[in-house]
Amino acid sequence: MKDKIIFLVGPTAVGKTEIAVSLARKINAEIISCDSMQVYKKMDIITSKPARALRKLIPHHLIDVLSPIREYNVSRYRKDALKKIKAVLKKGKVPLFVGGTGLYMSILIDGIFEAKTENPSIRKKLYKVAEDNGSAYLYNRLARLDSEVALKIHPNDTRRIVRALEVYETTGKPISQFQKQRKGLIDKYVVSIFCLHMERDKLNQRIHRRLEQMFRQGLIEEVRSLLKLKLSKTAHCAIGIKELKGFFCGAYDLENAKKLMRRNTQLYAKRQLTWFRKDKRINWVEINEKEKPKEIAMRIWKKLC
RNA sequence: GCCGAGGUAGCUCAGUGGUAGAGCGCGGCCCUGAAAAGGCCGGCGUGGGGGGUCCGAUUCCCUCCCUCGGCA
Repeated sequence: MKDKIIFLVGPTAVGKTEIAVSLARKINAEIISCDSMQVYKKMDIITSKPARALRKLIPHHLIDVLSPIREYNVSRYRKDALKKIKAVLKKGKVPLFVGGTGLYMSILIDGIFEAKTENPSIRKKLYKVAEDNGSAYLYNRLARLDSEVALKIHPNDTRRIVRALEVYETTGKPISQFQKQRKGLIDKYVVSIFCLHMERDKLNQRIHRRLEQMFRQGLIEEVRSLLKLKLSKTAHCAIGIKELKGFFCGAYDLENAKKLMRRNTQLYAKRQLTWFRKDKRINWVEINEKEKPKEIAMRIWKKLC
C-alpha cells in the first residue's frame, strides 16, 4: 500500500496558506513548504510566511531553515524535502506540500539527477567568457559538446548555457545524459496535486492588497535590515529587495517602488500559472473570493476521498 | 482672446505621400543545482472630428474640437 502525498499549489497571493492549514487539520497532515524564498530566515514579511498562530496549529517544515546570506537551490530543496516526507510519514501523518515554486514541485514529483555537478569557480569563469564574447560564443561551444541539450536551449539563455557547460566541464559528460536519470515521488507514492485558481483580475487585486498589507506590517524596515547583510544571490531575488533598494538610494519614490513590486509580482504569478497549466496531473480548484478557506479546504478534501 | 507646441497602441513616444512602428504594459510559452530567477513569441490601432488636394493621405492644405506652455 503506497503512502499518500498531497500538493497544494497556486500562484502567489491566491490564498494557499490558510486553506492549507484548514486542509491539514482535516486530514491529519503536516505542511512542507514548496517555496524557494520562505526557506530563508529574516525574510518574513517579504515572503508572506504563514503567521505564527497558523504554524502553531500545524507544523510547517522547510520554512526558516537558513540564513539569507546562504545560497539555496532545487537540489538542496529536494534532499531536505525527502527527509521531511519520511519524518512526517513516520509520525503517521500525511505530507502536504504547499507553495508556488513550480520547479521545486516538479523536481520532487518527477526527480532530478543526483550526481554532483556544481562548480562555482567554473561557473564564474563561464559567465566571464559569456560577458566577454557574448552568449552566442558559448552557445556554439555547447552545440558541439552536447547538441541534444543545445536544441532545447535558446542561444540567448546564458544561464542555461552556462549550467550545461558547467556540467560538461566538471564531469566530462553532457548534461542531457544526466537529465535522463530522474527518479521522482510519483513511482513511490500516491501523489495528488491541487492548484488553486481564480480570475486574473481578481488575483491582481489580491496582489495589490497584500502588497499594501506588507507595507503596513513593516516591509520597509525588514528590507532595510536585510540589506545590511550580504544577501546571497538567491535571497536577493525575492521580489521587493531590488525594488526597495532603488527607493532607498533615491532612484525613485515609494509609490514607484510599490508599482514596480506590483508589476513584478503580477508577472511572477503569470509565469507560475504557465508552469502549472502544462502539468496535466493537476486538479484545478476554481475559487472565488467569497468562499472561506475552510469551505475550499472542504471541497479539496471531498475530491481526495 | 492671441502666440507657440502637440493630439498615432493601455502608457511614453518614433516615423512615412503607398492604410504604421519602439520601449514599457498586456497575453501566450519554455524551463533538471539562482526558479520570486532566466529566456522566447505575439501589435493588441476607426492615426482627435469633418472637409479638400491627389490614382492614393496617418503624412500636404483648410476648418473645428481637445491638451500643454507663454502672453494677455
